[in-house]
Amino acid sequence: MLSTRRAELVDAAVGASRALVAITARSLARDAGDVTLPQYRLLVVLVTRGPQRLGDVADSLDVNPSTATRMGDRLHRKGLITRRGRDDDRRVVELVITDEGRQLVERVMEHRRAEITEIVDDLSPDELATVAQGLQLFAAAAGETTGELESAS
Amino acid sequence: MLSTRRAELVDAAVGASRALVAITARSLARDAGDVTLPQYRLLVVLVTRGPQRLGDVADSLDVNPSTATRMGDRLHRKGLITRRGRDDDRRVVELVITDEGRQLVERVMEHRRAEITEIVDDLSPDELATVAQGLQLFAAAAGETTGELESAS
DNA sequence: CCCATCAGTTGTCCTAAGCAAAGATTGCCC
DNA sequence: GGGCAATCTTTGCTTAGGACAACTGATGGG
Repeated sequence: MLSTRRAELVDAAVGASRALVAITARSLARDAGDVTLPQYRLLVVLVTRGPQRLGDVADSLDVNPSTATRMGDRLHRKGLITRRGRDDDRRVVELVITDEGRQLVERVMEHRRAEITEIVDDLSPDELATVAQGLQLFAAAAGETTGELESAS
Repeated sequence: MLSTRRAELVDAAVGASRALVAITARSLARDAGDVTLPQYRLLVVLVTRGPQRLGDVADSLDVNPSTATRMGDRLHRKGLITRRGRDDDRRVVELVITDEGRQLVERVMEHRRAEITEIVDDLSPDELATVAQGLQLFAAAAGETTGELESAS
């Protein structure tokens, strides 16, 4: 009974999640050419939090610093970020998004927004409210239970 | 106004999706040792659809056959699947999950179910119904819309 | 019987990601 | 002020995922 409802919820959640990942992947493929999903996530961190030291980026993405270094290399090669040292502590390297990088993120977000809009356009106002409330409730509950992790993508 | 609501919905959807991915990753790390997420997805395909020819598995996962071949190699090394030829067409290779593989998937699913249960335990029955409906509505709407897009293009 | 086609595998390339060790810099303590 | 530990980043090494192309074997239609 209740377990049946829970199983349905799990299925629905997995389905919703899969749909979103697919949307993001499509937006990325269409707007970002050769930028991969992890690289895009790095760019989103820089857009939402401003210039960041490499270690903080690694923490945000929950990856090893070495991984962040090399992802930075590739994004730098593509002209989407720059690196700069800091005078008050010359150990640190800050990653800064370029105009080109920012525009890329904006294109992808705009496209994703459009796709989601298209999806929910077919819903009635009541249904739309239900979807929004349901997703918000779930995200909030998950955030509290698991203890507030980081953002980006 | 309405765009604000849509933006909130996008954020909520992204948050919910992130929470789910994190849950799956945790369940995998706890119960599946050295099995990666793509490998786990392959096992799930075999559990839900039974023995499959390699090409069909590749299609299900949306990867190149060569990728499926090598993922199969690794899962075989770990004793989680077996491969068998077929007499009526000796070109095809079928992947079959082993008891060990099946048990692994069951452990992960059980654990994921438990985590989601824990999350929604704090919700009232009304809220739980809202979450389930919202997720289902969204997943269904996404499925229809993307289906149309694919057939249209 | 031959040849086009199909199914999988193998070789090669790139990205992602982790760990460990090395380098460089800083801060602190004596 | 000199040495030393801690901090930040990079580099080397390994495994895995993923794509594409070339190749091998098997099938099946002319």
